[in-house]
Amino acid sequence: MALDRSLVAGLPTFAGLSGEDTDAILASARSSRFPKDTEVFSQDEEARQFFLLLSGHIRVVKTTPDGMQVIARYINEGELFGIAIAMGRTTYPASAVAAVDCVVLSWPNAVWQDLQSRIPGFGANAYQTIGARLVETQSRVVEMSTRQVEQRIASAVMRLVQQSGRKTAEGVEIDFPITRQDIAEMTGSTLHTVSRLMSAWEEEGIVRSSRQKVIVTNPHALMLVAENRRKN
Amino acid sequence: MALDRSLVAGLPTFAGLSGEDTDAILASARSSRFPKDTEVFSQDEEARQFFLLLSGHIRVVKTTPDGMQVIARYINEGELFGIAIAMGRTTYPASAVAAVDCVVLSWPNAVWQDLQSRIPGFGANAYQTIGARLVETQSRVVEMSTRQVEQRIASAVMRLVQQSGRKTAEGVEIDFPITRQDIAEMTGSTLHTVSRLMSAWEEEGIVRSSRQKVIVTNPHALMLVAENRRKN
DNA sequence: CGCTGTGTTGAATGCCGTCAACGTCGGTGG
DNA sequence: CCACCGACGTTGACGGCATTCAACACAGCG
Repeated sequence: MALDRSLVAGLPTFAGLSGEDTDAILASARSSRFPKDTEVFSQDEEARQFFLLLSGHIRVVKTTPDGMQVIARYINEGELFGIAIAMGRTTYPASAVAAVDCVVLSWPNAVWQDLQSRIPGFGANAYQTIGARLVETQSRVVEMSTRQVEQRIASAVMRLVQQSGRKTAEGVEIDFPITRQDIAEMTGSTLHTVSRLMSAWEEEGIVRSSRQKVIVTNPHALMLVAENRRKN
Repeated sequence: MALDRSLVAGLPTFAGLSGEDTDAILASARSSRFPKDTEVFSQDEEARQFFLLLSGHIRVVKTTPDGMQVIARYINEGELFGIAIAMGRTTYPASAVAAVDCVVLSWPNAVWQDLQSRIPGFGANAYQTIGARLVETQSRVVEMSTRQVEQRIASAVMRLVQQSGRKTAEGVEIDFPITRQDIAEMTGSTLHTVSRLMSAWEEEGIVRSSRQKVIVTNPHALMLVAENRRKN
């Protein structure tokens, strides 16, 4: 059964493509569902396909030889991921885990060359994605080198609400389940420190949080924390 | 005066290209000298060209708004750098400073499309370079999240001697001047901590160092330090 | 021959990780 | 339905690693 082009209408990856081009791309794609907490692909596994997230949220995780985990990033709807092929790699450098139930398009690597040459915007978009992630990862290194834990955690939460926020009555909520441990793994910290700081922020009325849920009620104040310019 | 193709013979970027292709690439290139401590390009400057390092060593540095510096990487001979164009960026995300006297090839961004389409291997090489740097930067994040300072500094020194080492009578020497401050800025540490640890390593016979010079006399032992498996 | 950049080392401070104990929520199975 | 259990979260106490502060040494250079 052919995939309908309305699935991907409005996604930046497909912006400016004709209907026929879009159909051509979709013709070689496969759509799959990944229930919450299942792996789309696994670290060090041979890369045979690349992916586009249609709906849901995906957590990209690196595991060290001694079992520690670091969250490299979260993938949002409409983003390419697992594009090892575009980096000339033969294995995935990290694992991808569905943070919620997800719908994913996938293509076999074999069609990469074809898509890229036949649809000019497609390759460009992929390379721009990689470039953006490099820049973003570099600034994470800068942040870890120069800012202390509270500022890093505040920045991470700010980034999450900006990229994956959902407006609610009380503020902006991160719209997938996220634990203290997850935030610790994004910031090079521990769940204890995250818990302590978020409790303090709750005292100050900056956030409201409960089990696997974070709502930022005062983004401006959180921004000040991230910049280490809080008054008290 | 045309550039001679012998300049770039043997560089991976030009591997597998015919003599004519190589000449075509060189026809639009310009060669420049950058004395030690001069900037090839500057952070946030509009990106008008991309570069290839013919000889020397280049330090890529990011500066934060409050003036702190982080060394993103060192560029070695034969590597592309400043390839903002390949990432769809319009500014350079960092500054590039000659660590020693350097010779650099540069191309105006305008020829990028042409080079890429006319010489298939060229674009692929650039994208692979970016992919490799993304993977490398990711593992730096993992390292900063999971290892402590001594291990990070040991890893950084190991990487420097592997990528830019020169064999000497006493061991492998990093073949450009590097200060304690530089190593601190590569590892998210301070010159004090670096100095203390390197003094300790010198006691143990792992390294020999003097002003802006580092020689690793016992790489195996340094590797053990990096992995936190030292005996004593 | 003083000045600046680099390197060393001691002492004190403090951030944040580690250890420990307990509380709470939600799902599950008897 | 309710008791149990595992995952998640909170909080206090403690300690250690690494930064910060300070002082000095040394080299190269104008």
